[in-house]
Amino acid sequence: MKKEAAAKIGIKDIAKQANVSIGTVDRVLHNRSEVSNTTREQVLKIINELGYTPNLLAKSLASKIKYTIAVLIPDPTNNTYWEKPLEGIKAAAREIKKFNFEIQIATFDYSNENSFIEKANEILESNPNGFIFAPVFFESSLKVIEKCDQMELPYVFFDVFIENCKNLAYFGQNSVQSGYLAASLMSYSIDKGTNHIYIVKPHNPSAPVYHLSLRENGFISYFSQGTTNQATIHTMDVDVSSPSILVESLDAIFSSDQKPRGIFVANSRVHLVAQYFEKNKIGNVVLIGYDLLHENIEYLEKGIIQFLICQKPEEQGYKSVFSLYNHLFLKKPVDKVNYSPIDIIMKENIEYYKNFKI
Amino acid sequence: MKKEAAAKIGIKDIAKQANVSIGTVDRVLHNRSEVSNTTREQVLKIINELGYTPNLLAKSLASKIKYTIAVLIPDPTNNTYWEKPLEGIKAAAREIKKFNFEIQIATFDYSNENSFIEKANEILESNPNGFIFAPVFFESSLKVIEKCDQMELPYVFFDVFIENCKNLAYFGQNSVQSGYLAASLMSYSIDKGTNHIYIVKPHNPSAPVYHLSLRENGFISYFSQGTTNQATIHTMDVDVSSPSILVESLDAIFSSDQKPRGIFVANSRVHLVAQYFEKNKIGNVVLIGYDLLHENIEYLEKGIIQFLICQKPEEQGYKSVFSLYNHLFLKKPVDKVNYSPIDIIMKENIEYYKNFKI
DNA sequence: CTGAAAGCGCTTACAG
DNA sequence: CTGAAAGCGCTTACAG
Repeated sequence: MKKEAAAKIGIKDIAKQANVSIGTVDRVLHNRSEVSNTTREQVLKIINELGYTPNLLAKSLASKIKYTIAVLIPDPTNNTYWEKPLEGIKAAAREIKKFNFEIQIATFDYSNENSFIEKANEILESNPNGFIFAPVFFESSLKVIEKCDQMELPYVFFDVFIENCKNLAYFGQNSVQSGYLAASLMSYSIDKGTNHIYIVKPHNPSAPVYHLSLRENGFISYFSQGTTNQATIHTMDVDVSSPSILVESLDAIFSSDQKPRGIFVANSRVHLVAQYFEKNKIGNVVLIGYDLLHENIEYLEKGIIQFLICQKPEEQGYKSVFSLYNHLFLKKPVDKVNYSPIDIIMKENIEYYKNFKI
Repeated sequence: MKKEAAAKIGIKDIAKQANVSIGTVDRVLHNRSEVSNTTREQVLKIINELGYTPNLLAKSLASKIKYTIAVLIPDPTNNTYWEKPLEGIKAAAREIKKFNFEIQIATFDYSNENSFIEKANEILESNPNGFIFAPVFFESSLKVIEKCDQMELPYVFFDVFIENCKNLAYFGQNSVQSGYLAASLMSYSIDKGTNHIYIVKPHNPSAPVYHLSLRENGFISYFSQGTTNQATIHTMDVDVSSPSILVESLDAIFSSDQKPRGIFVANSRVHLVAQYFEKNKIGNVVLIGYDLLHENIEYLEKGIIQFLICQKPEEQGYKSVFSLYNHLFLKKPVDKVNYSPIDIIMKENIEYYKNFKI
């Protein structure tokens, strides 16, 4: 009953003890069936006794297996936010290249469901070993998912979560909770007494808005559960495909008798509102939004935006890739639901979040 | 002028093209000097043309070199905070074990400078390939550093930074800035008008307090630069080796006519103050402290602590190890100063910071 | 100064 | 069902 002389036992040692060749050891190690039951059991016993653990380097070096991971992500040229998960994905790719992993990245147009479908189909036809995507279009995603299940292709969601799927993992934010947190920050920032607070949901007409609503819900639920602040919450859906629409909407509320004390912008477009504030010299309105785009950082540092909620998108991308590496190569179990931390960024701590590093 | 047919060129290919043996290629690759200049240059030229990059798996597999990394960290049994960097260190150890890295961990007593010195000397005698430590005792650390320099042993600081050293890297927090941030949060949380705010610096008599003072300075500097809040800042140095001293100190200020509107505890002992609040049913005093000890989390969730400032200690440990891996094994340059993000944790986002995962 | 050979711990045909 | 051999891309003596 020795415990671990382990760590340096190889298939050769096992073969010797079991009086078989290393080929046979390999066969039982990989559950290939061309082994008689007696020898299989004998070998298995010795493997356990000796606490064998495979040398991954040798394994990878000897094996000619290549792993291809396909990634489908919204085109970052239309919204720079998507550069961030991509950055993490590429960083992970560099790290696991040595284990014969190759990452193939495809993009789609966030406001064009067909482009999503087409790209997804191309990917499935290419028969990758793993698939990472942002399932932003619900119905189309369901179809993709179905095909993945049929093909037994492991798939990972990031950014958006679809329930009741056999996805290997999900990496993203708890959107409702992030809205709830934003509301708490808002509550700290405004004085007691009656306040008007606006939720702005900026989006293109044809793009999905599911996220935005979840964040909105979280925000509203905070105030509806009786905090010390008496606040009236207003919601504004704004088409930001043309800039003038947002300006008009803001003009309207600022000239009304329900002037905002705070504005919560439910995505990374908060810089558009900040820009409006700057132009019109609006101070003393608390402004909270999402994500560390450089435009947002600028306004945060200027003091026009008070808080940015951030979800470490680079890390989401990075970890998505690694979940597949763990599954395919290390055969390690991976957690299915992985919420990113909901980071609170202010002028005083932005410095330490600017650069993504693993 | 082909660009990269790269990625799969090995020393064999180079040897063939250069009309030499792989042994010779290996010699120029490792700058061993037993090669004539002509062949060296010839081989070098081909290496560049072909864009050779070594296969790290094969390298590690063939090489019998072992790397030992020594770690010296305060004993976690006296202060559970230190479990956290340790966790990260161990996680990193598991990952790079396959590349022949072994991590040796030693601990010292935070309130006993001699134990630090002794352990450090033991480590230096064991002749590791890299050394990670928290240089909490300034003078003693300088001596250790000097020896490292002599031995040409690469060393990494974590938690505490000592300037003007040849340390390979540092991982820790910008303490001044974290105090500054805490002050900003305090400022958001208290109402305008005259307020009394207390800084509590809890420590054992014989332990170092450098950190605490930096955090204090940051906190004070925020308020001294004319914010909208008129606040009077008081500082309390408290010996927490016996619990009663803290209680007495708090009793004193709460029965004075300068009752606190907010308390900033400059380290992880904030739960001691929270405990006092709970016992004495003190509400409406803003309490801000440091670090995600489970005691602190408990009081945060109860709403007794409003904000915890956190510095990702697990990540600091993890990255310290990896900096040495990058340096020793990958021969990659590493950044010298690496500040952790200064995370703001509230009741609303604590959930996503509880578990350390890489 | 240089080459040929063995070996790191596995995988992968191939032969029986 | 099983074994012996070659090979993955390097490193490391050893011989000359």
